[in-house]
Amino acid sequence: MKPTKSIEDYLEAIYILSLKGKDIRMKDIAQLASVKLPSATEAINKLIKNGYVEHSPYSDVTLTKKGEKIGKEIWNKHQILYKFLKEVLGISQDKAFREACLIEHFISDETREKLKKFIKKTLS
Amino acid sequence: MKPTKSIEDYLEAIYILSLKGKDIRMKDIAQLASVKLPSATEAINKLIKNGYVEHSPYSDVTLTKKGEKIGKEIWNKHQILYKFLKEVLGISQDKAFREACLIEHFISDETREKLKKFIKKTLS
DNA sequence: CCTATTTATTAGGTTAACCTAACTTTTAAA
DNA sequence: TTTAAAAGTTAGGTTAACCTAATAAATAGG
Repeated sequence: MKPTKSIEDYLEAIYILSLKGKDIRMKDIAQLASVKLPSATEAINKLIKNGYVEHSPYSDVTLTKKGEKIGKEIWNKHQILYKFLKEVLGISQDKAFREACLIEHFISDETREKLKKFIKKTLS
Repeated sequence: MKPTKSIEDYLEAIYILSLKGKDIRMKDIAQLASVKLPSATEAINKLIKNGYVEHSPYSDVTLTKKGEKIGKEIWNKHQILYKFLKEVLGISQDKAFREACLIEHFISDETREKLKKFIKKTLS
């Protein structure tokens, strides 16, 4: 079954943090997801139950293969949408980023691919 | 404050029904919103409380000016997104419709306008 | 090495949006 | 014109995602 928007958001946040190479702590996740620590704890427990992350209390969080795949996919959709909004339509950086954050959960893989090719063609 | 995605969906559904000119009943709304009748009742009560619709029990539902404005806006965003997905990217009719339904809640008025102009230019 | 601060968890509560079951009102057919 | 079916409402329950307050564990500075 498809993960919820919220689960996708957490996986994306953790994925972005993982790209920086440092240990990922609950506070980092809470901060990036703009929620309080208890909400992050609760969310991470759900992610664990679904096999998306590994975590022991008071320790760092790591993505499983399954979790990484989703985090990466969402981040990829985000980036493509961002580029389209900013460079093709001319939306400001900030606004393009914020809208990409919202739309990223709702475009199919097919749309992502077609949009990607379209951007490439249009900007060349 | 911005209406929720759910409220926007109901207003859009009611707006679409209103275009057909017939009386709008709870069952029509429930059907178009893909919810059961009690959910529609509850939703309509919230819409009334927020001044989006008028309704007396066991009677038909009408949009206020305020409600119509939002329903129309969302439907307009839907149509522009649909056209972009279908005619510019080449997504199938069904899929384009379904994705437009999801994305419509998240694009700004600015994005809608720029997308509209872009489609016009691209398809000419 | 101990204690103050930071980080994390647990407990308990809220809200939005849905549901089923039971009941009421309206409509329409015999 | 009565009654069965359809439409709508009310009552009560569930789930997801958040919150605050209280508590516990880990870490770092004196």
